[in-house]
Amino acid sequence: MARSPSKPITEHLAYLLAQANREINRQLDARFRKEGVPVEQWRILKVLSDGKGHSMGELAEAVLLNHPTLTKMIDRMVSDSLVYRVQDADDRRKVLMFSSDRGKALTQRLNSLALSQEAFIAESYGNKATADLKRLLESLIEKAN
Amino acid sequence: MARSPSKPITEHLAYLLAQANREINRQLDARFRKEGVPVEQWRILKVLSDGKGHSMGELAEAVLLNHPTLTKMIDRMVSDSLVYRVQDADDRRKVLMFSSDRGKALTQRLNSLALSQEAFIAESYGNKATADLKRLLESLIEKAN
DNA sequence: TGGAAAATATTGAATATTCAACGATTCCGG
DNA sequence: CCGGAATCGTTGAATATTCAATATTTTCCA
Repeated sequence: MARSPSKPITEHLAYLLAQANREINRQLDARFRKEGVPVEQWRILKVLSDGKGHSMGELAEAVLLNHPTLTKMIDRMVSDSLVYRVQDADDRRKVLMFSSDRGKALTQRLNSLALSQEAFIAESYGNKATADLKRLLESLIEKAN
Repeated sequence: MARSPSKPITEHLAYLLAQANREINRQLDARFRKEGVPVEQWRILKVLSDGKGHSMGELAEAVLLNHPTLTKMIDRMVSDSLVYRVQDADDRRKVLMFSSDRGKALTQRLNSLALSQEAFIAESYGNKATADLKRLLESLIEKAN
């Protein structure tokens, strides 16, 4: 008896997520191209835009990067004068990250590029579908933790 | 007048997708750990499991990898005797990839690990939510292309 | 309080990915 | 049918990421 064919890769949730993620990221990257900034740096800048200092660990968690990768990306951003390090006085193991003025200005430009992308998506995809998708993703993430 | 705070990163579709993708992939990777195979190799093996030869370009598209990355991953898989190359007789620029017997056996073990993960997700997340999410992702991907 | 254990961030080596350039083959207009 | 342009896959160099090990500081408990 022949084995029944297994479910195609395109029907797996993990694959659909990877595919959607890749496509959306690619589009966002294309918009960020003219600023020469990868999506991860936008996330970092955005988290830092509250003006409060954020530790490396906190940042790594928030921007979905592991510690060594973040350290090296921050090194580059420091070279570009987008962010700076301050040792935490209360816990000297920690380093607090802050956005520079240059970083803040860049953040605003990136934010508007990102918003325009979201608008573009919502337009072709529909507001309801977008909202539903976001809600489902939030709930999946919550369940997965 | 103070600038109104911009939308937090956690409310962006691109971020939610990245977060969900990372989490699901991490879980899948954990299950694949004992076979020592990254998720990408499972995708490759799965696509090749139809027994037909697939060109590198076709594969790269299907498994969401760009050409040079795929070439090098295939090199490793050839070393591990999971797949093999055959030059396409009809178009000698092309290389057709096939899964070896060893590759096929591994594919089946990986498939069942993947299915068990899907079952696990559907259990805590709900069948309806899972189906809705898949449908929305498919539709997003379609619109994005 | 002393010192082992935990938490935090960085480093260096190993590994993987990406970008640009290349070689081989096929396609196609004239 | 010839020759330039396009397609396909690979390679090497540059870049980025990851893993394991390290240094520093703090926590905690015996």
